[in-house]
Amino acid sequence: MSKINITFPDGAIKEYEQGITTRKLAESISTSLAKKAVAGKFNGELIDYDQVLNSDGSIEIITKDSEDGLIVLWNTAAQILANALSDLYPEMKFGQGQATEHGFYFDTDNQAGQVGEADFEKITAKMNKIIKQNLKIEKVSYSKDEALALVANDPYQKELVNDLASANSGQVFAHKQGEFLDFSNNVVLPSTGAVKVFKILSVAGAYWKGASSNPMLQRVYGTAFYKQKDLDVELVRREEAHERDHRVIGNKLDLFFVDPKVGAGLPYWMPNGATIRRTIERYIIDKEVGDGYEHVYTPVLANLDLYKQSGHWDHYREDMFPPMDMGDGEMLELRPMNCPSHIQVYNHHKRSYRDLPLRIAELGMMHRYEKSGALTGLSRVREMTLNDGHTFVAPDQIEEEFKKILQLMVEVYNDFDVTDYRFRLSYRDPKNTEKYFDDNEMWEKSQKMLKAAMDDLNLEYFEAEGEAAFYGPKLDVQTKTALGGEETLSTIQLDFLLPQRFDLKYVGADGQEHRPVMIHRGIISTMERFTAYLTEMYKGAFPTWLAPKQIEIIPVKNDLHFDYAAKLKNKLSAHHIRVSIDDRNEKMGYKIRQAQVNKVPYTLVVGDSETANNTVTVRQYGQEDTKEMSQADFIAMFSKDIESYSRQETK
RNA sequence: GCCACUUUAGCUCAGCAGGUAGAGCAUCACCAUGGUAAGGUGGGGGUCACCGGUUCAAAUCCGGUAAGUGGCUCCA
Repeated sequence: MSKINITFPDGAIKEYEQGITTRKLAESISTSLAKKAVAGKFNGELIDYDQVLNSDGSIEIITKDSEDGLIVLWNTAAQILANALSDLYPEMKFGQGQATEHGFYFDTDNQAGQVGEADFEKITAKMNKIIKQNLKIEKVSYSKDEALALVANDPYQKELVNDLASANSGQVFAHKQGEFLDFSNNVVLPSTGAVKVFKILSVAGAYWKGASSNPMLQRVYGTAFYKQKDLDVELVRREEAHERDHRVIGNKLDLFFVDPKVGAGLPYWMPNGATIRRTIERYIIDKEVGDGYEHVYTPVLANLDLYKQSGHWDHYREDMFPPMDMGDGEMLELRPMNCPSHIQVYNHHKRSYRDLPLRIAELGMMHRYEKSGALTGLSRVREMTLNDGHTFVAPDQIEEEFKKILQLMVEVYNDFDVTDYRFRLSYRDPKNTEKYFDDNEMWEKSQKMLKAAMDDLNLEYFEAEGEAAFYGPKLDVQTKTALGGEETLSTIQLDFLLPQRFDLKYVGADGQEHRPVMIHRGIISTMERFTAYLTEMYKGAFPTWLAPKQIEIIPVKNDLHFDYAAKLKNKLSAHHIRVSIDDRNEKMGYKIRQAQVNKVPYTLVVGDSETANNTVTVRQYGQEDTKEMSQADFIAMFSKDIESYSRQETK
């Protein structure tokens, strides 16, 4: 028998018999390691614990307490779920199942009646039985024909077997636990017993292979851990995520509401939410004006012909509200994007190269007919106001302008203390080019240009095909919502096409007419989405500059201290501070609590001492200690807080 | 749009082997005048999402519509 060389993570290389497994390697190292080990990682790829090794390579032993260890556990739990379901519903067809970010799922299709939440108890019991039996999970190999015969009654599995076979020259692997066969390349535990604790969480529809043209399967979600404690932590995490949800906080702090009677996806901003929004709007307009942008106001309605010329009508129609027929031949359209409006601004004058870069910006209200199932609180709505801007540049100014926009973005993110994001270069889908403007050269050119700029700036990014706008590629900034969903916040998009469609020109230094390039950019997204994002990021405890109410004044005794409180309030109001007095007939402790629950940044208690000394006793949100200080000192502290925006380093 | 589930007072929810509604918080009134996270008593408030069906009788069972939630697809 021949020997193979195995490299360990510490760099050590040892010789073993060919056919050794991760299990044997782990056992040869130490029994404590073998006890924790659940799988291997050979040359960087996860493998089953008992997968035989036949060639030289590097090995990493995957233990229960690692991230990969959880993936293996979740893959296994998914398989056990499918096994249980196949026992409970013999007619059930199966899609795919695997680990997710925080658990696992399996796709199912039961014509006699889809799986519902009412079935969870039954499913859990059956899974527990399978786990208790500690069934051995073996990897078995089949020829394509053998495998197809085994799944003859299941069209999805047949398709999967065909896919697997063509990816692996006719050979198909399956994991066998008991009678159940799972055709997939998922790496799983050697037996079912190690899935100690799990919970079936929810069901949801999911299209077969993720294509909306395919039938919809029922996806059963769950999560699992090696220890009960870890499951408890995960369940608490999920609950806390829900409490951070902007819809929950938005309701508690009275920021906004959506009333189905007046329209889904059409949010109403209550005074508290409106204050936050107004503050953000003032901030970003000032910031942009300072950065060379010219802010404009343009109409939300325009003749439909504008959107025919721009191409929106051809490429974006399903997201647009139907046109309004005015009865005299005129068709008006609610705008879904602001770019055509800003093009009108550009075209209103004859432009010279001396005008470029011309930066037109607007908090532009737009309407998009989002599918009903996509609507979510403030983060996905049908009427939205975008922090929009279009810069018109000469071709040789693209890179510099791109960098300038990125710089602005970084500054704004710092001011709001947004730190958790990643860059995504969004290209068109090369397999589905009819969705986009048909100009291969433009796409190639602009995609390359974006990538080069990012590389030049030494910024980390990932690339995503099929995420481009229909008129051009984008640099997107991706963030996460409280519930883990990914959303685009900022975006910078190169556009060579709209200038062409609208025949945009500028007179160059040579006296000849040239075509400008447009850069579409949004720094803080829409007011709706950004407010939702901030609400979740700050957990409703808005930094002082954004907080709807910045200061609550609480007189110790209304009749004795109200006058002093009122004078104080007037003084603070004169500094444009959002302040109020809680003079309800309640105990002080009650009012303090209310101020904390409502996440008011500063609570000022005034009683005998304060009245006598012209001071305030300050309590900051989330802190228990208090401090008495002069009014002047407090105002100075407060002003410093405001001036630092949300920045942490200055706090 | 699709799949599953949900919709009861301003908010969070209970009630559901069918017999026309409850709690806590909020709100209002009165009492209590309190130094850093909920003082007491009492009152008001709901055509149980909407439309239809079954039934002597529907918040409760069935169907439809709308909206919401979790996802999928799509997206700022």
